[in-house]
Amino acid sequence: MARLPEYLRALTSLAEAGISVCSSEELAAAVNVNSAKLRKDLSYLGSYGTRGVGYDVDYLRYQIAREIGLTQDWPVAIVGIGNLGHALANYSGFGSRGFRVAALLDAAPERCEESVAGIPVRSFDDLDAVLAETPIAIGVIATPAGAAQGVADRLVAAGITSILNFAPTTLAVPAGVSVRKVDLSVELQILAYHEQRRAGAEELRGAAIAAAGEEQSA
Amino acid sequence: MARLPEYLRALTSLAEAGISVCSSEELAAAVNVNSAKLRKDLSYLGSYGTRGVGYDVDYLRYQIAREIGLTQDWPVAIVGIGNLGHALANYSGFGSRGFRVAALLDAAPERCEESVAGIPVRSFDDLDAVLAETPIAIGVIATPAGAAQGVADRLVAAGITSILNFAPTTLAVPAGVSVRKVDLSVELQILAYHEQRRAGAEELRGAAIAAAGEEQSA
DNA sequence: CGCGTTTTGTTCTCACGTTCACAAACTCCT
DNA sequence: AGGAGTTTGTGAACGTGAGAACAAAACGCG
Ligand SMILES: NC(=O)c1ccc[n+]([C@@H]2O[C@H](COP(=O)([O-])OP(=O)(O)OC[C@H]3O[C@@H](n4cnc5c(N)ncnc54)[C@H](O)[C@@H]3O)[C@@H](O)[C@H]2O)c1
Ligand SMILES: NC(=O)c1ccc[n+]([C@@H]2O[C@H](COP(=O)([O-])OP(=O)(O)OC[C@H]3O[C@@H](n4cnc5c(N)ncnc54)[C@H](O)[C@@H]3O)[C@@H](O)[C@H]2O)c1
Repeated sequence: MARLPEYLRALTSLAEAGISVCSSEELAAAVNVNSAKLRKDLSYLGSYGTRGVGYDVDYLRYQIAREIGLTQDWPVAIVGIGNLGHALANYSGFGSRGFRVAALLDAAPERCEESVAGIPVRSFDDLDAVLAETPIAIGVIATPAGAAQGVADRLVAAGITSILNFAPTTLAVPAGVSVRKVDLSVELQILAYHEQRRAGAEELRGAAIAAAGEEQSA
Repeated sequence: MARLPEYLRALTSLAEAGISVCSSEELAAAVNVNSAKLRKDLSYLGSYGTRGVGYDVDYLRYQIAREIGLTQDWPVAIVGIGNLGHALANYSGFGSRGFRVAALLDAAPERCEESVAGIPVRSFDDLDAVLAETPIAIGVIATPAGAAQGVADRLVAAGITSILNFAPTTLAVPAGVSVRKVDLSVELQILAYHEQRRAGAEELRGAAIAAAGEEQSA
């Protein structure tokens, strides 16, 4: 389920606030979901609550982390060290959640001379060599859209089985490879859509009020 | 619907490739969805196809853009010009899709002296003044998680009605305000989950094969 | 020890989104 | 003009996920 990471983060917040036990209602409120849905999600992992009391925050945190697979460290490779790639490489939120930037790759030779956040940028042609040094299962694509499919193909060929794609393209990958995409402009367009509908509704209200006014005056 | 932007992008690709007419099957293949679903989505906007022929790429493109609200320009304000904020401000993909970075805001005074991509960084305290100069409906939050809720509250108070949140927190906003969130670590955790399940399945297969071997040898 | 209170785990129902399947409509060819 | 072939638009079945409601279990207290 895609909600488990949200629960996990909310639980971490609670733990940091010194709270050791919480009810499904409280946790559900923190993630903006229905409490019944939350309980159903958690019961899917097993019975980790005590009736009449609630859930032990630390225990539940561990159980969710185990379910997701965060008890181990996941090395990640970032491909395309441009604007976005730099920001990702510098991002400290990775490490604190069980992910480790294990390699930075770029096709441009001049990029390969620098280091970002203490990690050297290597040539994308050395992909196989890099993966031979450290086994990496997750690849992040931060290249221009035109290069994304080619990069994905090579990552898959090199044995990567999970891809996080920031380029605005839908990637085609063989079965058995997971792809998630993060698309800024799609999100903005969805916001624009709602924004426009709000504006349209306002106009309609305005027109209705105007019409009512006319009616009254007639 | 959240799929319209995907269709739009696929159509733009087709148009750039010089294709002027396409069938629902082709377009559906380009976005990895069922063709019936695509047709139903499109029929929701109206009957913009010709039976036996397909859809006119440019015409459909315009209709979807109109439905989403991309016939107008959407000014966007970015709050928090750190690692991520810089990358966003430098991102050219905004403008080409109907969005314009209209303002950059940050709380740190030293940030406010620089310009990013030709746009001056202003103090977050000047929010109201900035919005008075240009009306902005969409705000992007790229501040640390701890500051996100406070920033969101002030954005809403200043009249922003759509928020794109990059900080790993769930924001509480009044009804009538849209929030979308982009969370890197959630995406990575979902990938890790699938990755782990794959590893688990392999182990199970291995165990089954071992068990079968034992059985045979017994 | 029993009763009331609280909160989980689960069952049931319902609504939504997805998919199949087919009729209507359009083009092209004869 | 008519028929063959294609492709849209949509009605109906299907499956999945969400929410409400309730029974089972734990705790506290008299
Ligand atoms: N910058 C942002 O804020 C932002 C936001 C959303 C989406 N994106 C998307 O992320 C991607 C990267 O954006 P960016 O602003 O960092 O672009 P960029 O041009 O700054 O960086 C792209 C990098 O990829 C490298 N590259 C190009 N082809 C490559 C290949 N075949 N193999 C390996 N590396 C290759 C380039 O050398 C460059 O360093 C784009 O697809 C963009 O649409 C960026
Ligand atoms: N860098 C990444 O690649 C990345 C990826 C995913 C998510 N994020 C998230 O995006 C957010 C920003 O990340 P970052 O790496 O750019 O952090 P950063 O520390 O580099 O930048 C944060 C910026 O926000 C400003 N700021 C702090 N409090 C503020 C306030 N109250 N009002 C206005 N501005 C304020 C700071 O001055 C700073 O410039 C974080 O929440 C992070 O978790 C970052």
